[in-house]
Amino acid sequence: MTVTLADVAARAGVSPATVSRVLNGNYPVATATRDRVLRAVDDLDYVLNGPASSLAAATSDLVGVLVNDIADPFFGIMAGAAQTEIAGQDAAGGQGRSGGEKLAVVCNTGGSPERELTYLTLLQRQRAAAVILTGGALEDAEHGAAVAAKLGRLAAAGTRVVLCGRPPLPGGDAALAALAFDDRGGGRRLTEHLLALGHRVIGYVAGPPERTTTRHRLEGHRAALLAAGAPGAGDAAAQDRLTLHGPYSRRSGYEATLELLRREPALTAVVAANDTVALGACAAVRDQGLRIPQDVSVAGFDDLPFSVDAVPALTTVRLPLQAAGARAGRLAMGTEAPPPGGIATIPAELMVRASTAPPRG
Amino acid sequence: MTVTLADVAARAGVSPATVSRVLNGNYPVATATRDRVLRAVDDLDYVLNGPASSLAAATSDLVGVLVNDIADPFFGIMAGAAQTEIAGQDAAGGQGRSGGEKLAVVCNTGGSPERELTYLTLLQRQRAAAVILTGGALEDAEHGAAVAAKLGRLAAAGTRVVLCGRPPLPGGDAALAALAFDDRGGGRRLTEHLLALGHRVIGYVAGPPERTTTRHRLEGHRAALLAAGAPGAGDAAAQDRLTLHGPYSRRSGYEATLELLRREPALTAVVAANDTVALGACAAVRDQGLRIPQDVSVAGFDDLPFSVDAVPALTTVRLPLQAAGARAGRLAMGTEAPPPGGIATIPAELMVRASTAPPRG
DNA sequence: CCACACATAGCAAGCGCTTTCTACCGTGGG
DNA sequence: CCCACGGTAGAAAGCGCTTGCTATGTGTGG
Repeated sequence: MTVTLADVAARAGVSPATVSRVLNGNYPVATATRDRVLRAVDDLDYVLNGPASSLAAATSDLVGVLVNDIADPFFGIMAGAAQTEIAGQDAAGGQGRSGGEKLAVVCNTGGSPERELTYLTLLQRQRAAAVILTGGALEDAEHGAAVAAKLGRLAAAGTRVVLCGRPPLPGGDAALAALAFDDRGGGRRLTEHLLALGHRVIGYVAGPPERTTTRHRLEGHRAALLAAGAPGAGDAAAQDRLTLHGPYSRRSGYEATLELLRREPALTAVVAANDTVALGACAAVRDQGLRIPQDVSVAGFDDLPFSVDAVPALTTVRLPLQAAGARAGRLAMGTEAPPPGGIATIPAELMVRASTAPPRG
Repeated sequence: MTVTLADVAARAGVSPATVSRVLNGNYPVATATRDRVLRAVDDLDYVLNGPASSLAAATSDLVGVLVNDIADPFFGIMAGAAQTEIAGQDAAGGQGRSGGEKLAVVCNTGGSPERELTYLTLLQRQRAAAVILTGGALEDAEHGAAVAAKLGRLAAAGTRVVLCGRPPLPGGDAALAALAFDDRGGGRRLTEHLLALGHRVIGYVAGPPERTTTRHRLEGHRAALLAAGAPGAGDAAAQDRLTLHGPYSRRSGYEATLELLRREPALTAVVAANDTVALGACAAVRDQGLRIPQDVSVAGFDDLPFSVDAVPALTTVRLPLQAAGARAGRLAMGTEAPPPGGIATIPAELMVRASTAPPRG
C-alpha cells in the first residue's frame, strides 16, 4: 500500500531510526548512509506520514493564520505576507524539513465568533506550532474571555500566539506578541486633516459596532473633533446623528452616505470606516449629483491597493499591512524577538490625495 | 500534562474505546454513558489529539485550498466560498466531529511552481481529505506533469482532488472534478462587444504568458477579431504589436497601456487581462489626458467587486467566483456529485457598463 | 425456564514515526 | 598493546487514538 519509513529503511539496508534521522537531520549520519537513504526515498516516492510524525514528536509544523474575511484584501495582504515569511525559507524543496519548515494555512472565520473558536480548537487539535490572529477583535467580553482562555491553553501547549492588527488580549499574557495598528491615531489625523481644510459638518460611516477597530477609529475621529472644538463635537446626540454603523462593505457605505446626505444637507465631508466603504460612499455622493471633492470630500482607511485608482484618488490612512503581516510571520516562526512588553503599536500614516479638498464657499 | 483520552475515560469510569466512540459518534453508546463522557470531556477541557487520531484512523479532516495570490480577491472570493461550504455545517460547535467536520485551510503559492508542489507534498504528508486547486495552471509542461503526478498520488491515497477555475489535468484522471471557467468564450464575447461598437484597433494587455488563463483569454480575443475580419486580425506581427504581457497587476496595466498608446495612436480600446490590470489601464488613459470611454474604451475581466465602482464603471466579464468556489467546496466534501466526465465549464457573462462606448468619429 | 439475539462496553492490537539508550567500530593516547 | 572515546547505527518503547473482536448483560420466544 503506502510506503512507510520501514520500507525505505529496508531498501536502503538500514534501520528505520536511521531513515528518520536522515529526514530530520538532527543527528549525525554518515554521508554514504545518508545518500543511500535519500536515494531509497526517491526511488520509493516516499512521503513522510505527518500525523505519525507529529504524534511521535508531539509537535506539528502547522501555523494557522485566522482572518475575518479572506475575500477582503485587507486580510489577504496580511495573511499573504505572513505566509511568505513562514514558508519562505524552504529553498531546497527537499523531503527533509531540516529547517523549521512550516505549513502556513489561513483559516477564514467570516467574522463569526463560533468559527473563530472552532478553528482555534481545530488548530489546537493539530498541535499547531503557532497561531496568528489578524484583524480587530469583537467587543463582546464573553467571547473575548473565551478566546483568551483558548489562546492561553494553546500557549501553554507550546503554540506561539501572535496578534496582528488586533488589540492585546484582556488577560494579556497568552500572546507572545500583539501588533496593534494605531487606528485611533490614524482616525484622529484623518479628521484633523478634514478640519484643517475647513470642514465642520463631517459624516462618519462606521464599521460594525461590535468590532474594536470600529470603536478605535471612531474614537480618534471624535477626539479630533473635540480637540478642535468643532460645533456639536461635545454633543452626543449631534454626533450620533452624523454617525452610521454598518458592515465593512461597499454597499453599507453607499446606503449610509445616502442617509447622511439626507439627514444633513450641510454635510461637506464623509469619513468611511475603510476604503471599501469609502468606495460605496463615493458612488452615493456621485449618484446624488454631487462632485468629489468640490461638493463633498470623502476619505477612507487602510489604503488598499485600489484606493489610489479611485476617481478621484482616495485620501485615506495607510496601514502597513504587508510589513505587519511579515513581522507577525517572523514572530510566529520565532525568527524575530517580540517587542518589549509583547506589544507594539504600528503607526498609521495619513495619505492625502484628491478626494478631499476645502468645502465650497 | 496534557489531558488524554484515557484521562477522560478514567474520570467518566469507562474505557478509552467508549470515549472515542462517543466523540466520533459512529457506534452505539447508551445515552447515560454518553452524557457522563461528555461531562468528563468538559470538566477536563479535553481536546482530541489530531495527529494521533489521524494516524490511527488513517485520514485527517484537513482540506487544502491552493491559491496563487491570497491578496487578490479573485482567489479570496473562491477560497472563501469553498471554505464556507466546507466548514459551514458545524453548528453545534461541539467536540465531536460527528459529521464530516473538516478544517479548510488555504495555502498561498504566490504563483510559484515550487511552492505549489511543496504545499501539495505537505498536504499529502497530512493525509489531507481533499485538495482544491484554484486559478490558472502554468503552461510549463514539465511542471504540469509533476503536479499531475503528485495529484495522482494524492488521489490514490484517497484525497479528493478538485480543480476550480483551472483547466483539466493533462493526465486527466487524478482529479475528481475540474471546474473550468469559460475564459475563451468570455474573451471572445468581450471583444465582439467592442467590435460591435465599432472599434477596430484594440490593444490587449495580457497576463503573464506562462499561465493558461492568459492564453485562453487571449485566444478568445483573437478568435473574435478573426471572425469579424478585423484589419490585421490575421497578421501575427500586427497582433503582437497590440498585445503586451505582464503580471496581473495594476502597475502592469498602467505601463502596458502607456506603451500601447504610444505605439498605436489610432487605438480606441484597451482590453485588460483582468479588472486589476484594467484599473491601471484606466489610470494610464486618464494620465494621457484622454477620456474614458469617449476617447478610449477600457474593459476588464472577472468582475471583481470594485469594478462597478470604477469611474466609469468597468465593462468586464463576470466570472461566478463565489458559486464556483462553493461548488468546489461541496465537491471536495463529497456533498455534490461530480459533473459528467469530471469536467464542467463555468459560463462567463459579459457585463457591459460605462467604460466602453463607440469610438469617436 | 433456557437458549439466543441484540445492545453496549472493554480489550488489545496496531497506525508510522521519534528518540532514548545501548551496541559497535575504529583510533589515538597511555 | 589495551582502553577509552568520538562517531554511527540499531533496538525498542512509546506517542494517543481507532476499531475488530470478544465479553457481558438484558430481554424475548419457544
